[in-house]
Amino acid sequence: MKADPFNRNCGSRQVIDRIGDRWSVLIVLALAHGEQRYGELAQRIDGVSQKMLTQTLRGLERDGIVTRTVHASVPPRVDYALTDLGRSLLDLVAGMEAWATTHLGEVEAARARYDAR
Amino acid sequence: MKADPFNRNCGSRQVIDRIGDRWSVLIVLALAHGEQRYGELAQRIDGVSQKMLTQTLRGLERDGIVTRTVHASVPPRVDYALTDLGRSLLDLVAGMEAWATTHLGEVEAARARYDAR
DNA sequence: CCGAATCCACTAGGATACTG
DNA sequence: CAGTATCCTAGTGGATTCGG
Repeated sequence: MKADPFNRNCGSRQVIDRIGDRWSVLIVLALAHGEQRYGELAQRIDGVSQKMLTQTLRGLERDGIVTRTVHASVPPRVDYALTDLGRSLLDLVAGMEAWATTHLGEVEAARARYDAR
Repeated sequence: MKADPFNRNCGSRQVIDRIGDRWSVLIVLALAHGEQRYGELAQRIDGVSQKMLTQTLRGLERDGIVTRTVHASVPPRVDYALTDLGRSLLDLVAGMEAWATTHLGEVEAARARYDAR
């Protein structure tokens, strides 16, 4: 049976939700250049709450997109990194960022026109 | 000033939310091959409610990604189509669908492993 | 330092009924 | 046909507190 996101029962819908999710996108982008500590992610991704960061990281780990490595040290240290599957997502996520930044002006202009009617 | 999705106040975050949204992705995909009527979209996109379909279409129209054309006929007829901006999104959205469908198996396997621990 | 747990406001999103 | 209006529930997501 072929995967079909137009079918409501197809798991590909959940996958689209995950990879389109705001925090997922930013986390994958932040991990593009190598592993990062939890605190580094929290700092770099402005505005993310502890809860959403942890929750999203767990989801990404569950889906096999990131790895979580705990170093038994004091103070504790936890590193996150992309898996092979996660790296296969990089082009796509970078594409989303690129589209968003390059077309931001057009979108804002369109909104202004729409709201002015 | 350069657009930076890592900054919480940057509008590019909203743009990522829009283009990553489940219903937005499916609508843009459905419009890939030309304009469609409201009812055609509702039928093709399995599981979407009237509310979410209308709401998402309005958002896409506001952001300049789709056009809405009302034909003054009885019964009424409303066509939706991609704008140039919307078409510039096609590669990206098709990429999301492709990634989701081709890696669905890996994601599900990763989930099964994770949940079995 | 890296979270887990709890509380809470808010909204996303579905079901249903109605209208031009 | 293509919406709009209303109600309702489940979940999102922030703030705060606690723990290993």
